[in-house]
Amino acid sequence: MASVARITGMTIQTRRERERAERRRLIVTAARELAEAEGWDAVTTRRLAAEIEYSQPVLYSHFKGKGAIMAAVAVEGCAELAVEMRRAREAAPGTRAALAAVAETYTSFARRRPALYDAMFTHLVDLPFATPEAPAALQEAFGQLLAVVTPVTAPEEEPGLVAETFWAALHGLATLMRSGRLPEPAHARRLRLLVDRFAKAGDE
Amino acid sequence: MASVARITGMTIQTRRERERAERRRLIVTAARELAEAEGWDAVTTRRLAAEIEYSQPVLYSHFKGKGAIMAAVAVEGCAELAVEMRRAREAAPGTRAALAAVAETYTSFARRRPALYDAMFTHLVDLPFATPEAPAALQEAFGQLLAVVTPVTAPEEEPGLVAETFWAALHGLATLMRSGRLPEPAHARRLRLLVDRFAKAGDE
DNA sequence: CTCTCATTCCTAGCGTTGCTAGCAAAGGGG
DNA sequence: CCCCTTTGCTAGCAACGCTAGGAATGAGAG
Repeated sequence: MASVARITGMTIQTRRERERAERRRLIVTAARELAEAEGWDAVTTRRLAAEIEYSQPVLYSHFKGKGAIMAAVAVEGCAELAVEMRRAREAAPGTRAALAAVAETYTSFARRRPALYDAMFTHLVDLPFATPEAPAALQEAFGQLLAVVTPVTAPEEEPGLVAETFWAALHGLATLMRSGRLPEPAHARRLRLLVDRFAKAGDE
Repeated sequence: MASVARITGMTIQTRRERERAERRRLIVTAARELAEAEGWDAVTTRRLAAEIEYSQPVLYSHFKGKGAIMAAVAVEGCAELAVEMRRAREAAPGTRAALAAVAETYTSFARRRPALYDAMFTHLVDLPFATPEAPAALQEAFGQLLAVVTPVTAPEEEPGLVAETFWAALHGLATLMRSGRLPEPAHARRLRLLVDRFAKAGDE
């Protein structure tokens, strides 16, 4: 006769899989917190292993390597950025305001969560980007840029290209500023200037 | 009586200084060539020492560390980028053409010399950037952006900020494309789009 | 309850990195 | 000719990402 466990799916197998999933989350969360607190240089496999109170090889039974862990953190970051941008866009009163709000949200995110941002967009992590296989969170984030940019796209332009170009500009501002190559104080003015250039068909 | 060497300045001291300067150049050149050929990951201190046919510690008698060597290479790269951009700007027939030509030159440089570009603008090298102490080559490069952007600056805008923002956009395009986050084929159209957005006061 | 076997997880170590201490050799100055 | 400074080497340190191989754990069979 089939046991209750078998009926409800609470077999030993499922318990182990659940524990594995939990530990995987533990790794990703620890990596993220450590990175946000002390930067990615501090996220060594030894340090991370100590943080989760397991030995190093455990990491490699969950991820192919450090890069894969960073990629997992990056996906989390994408989801959060997408949420923040959506909120900013939907709260904005008009087309131009939405463009400005999303731009501000994006660069603010990069500044508030530098480690997260680096994992997502500057470090070399093997994440599929410009393909259908890209993570849903990433596509969602890009979707927000697309939504906010479509109203200011000229008839002869393609919204996708405008979104990509706008994204690139925001990314450039964020990274150059964070590496000290652009002076911080003028950031707001640069951002306003960029929005001006892209919101030529703004309704407000 | 003072020797000929003393009069002409060809003392032992100067010979040594000359030899030191030559070896410094040798290091920088070797680092650059190695980086351009196999990427910065291949530029280890051991490999570089073997390349110049000296031992590792010699490197540290010339530079504070690997970062300082990269910084030296970066300065070289700035000089070359500045030359290329100046040439493009001066050969362009009009304001808008100059803007487009410099933009094309910039992103083309980033694609043709990825290692050089990384040392200049993506890697963390301790180079003074937005200060008067910035290397002359760097200021010259930025000057080209400034020159090409000034004619399309609105009266209420500051050319410096426009140049910085335009630079950031180009940088974003270059880095996101090179890391596979933006699809390459559409690059020309994105560049054209960006130039459109910045050349609103173009004379042609 | 006990034996068996598969899975889990740790200790130990490999090869590499940037960087440095300390000694040997070279070479100009008295 | 000898001293002594300068130069550049050998050897090694601590830390990195990653992996092999064995010990311990725990589920299933008799």
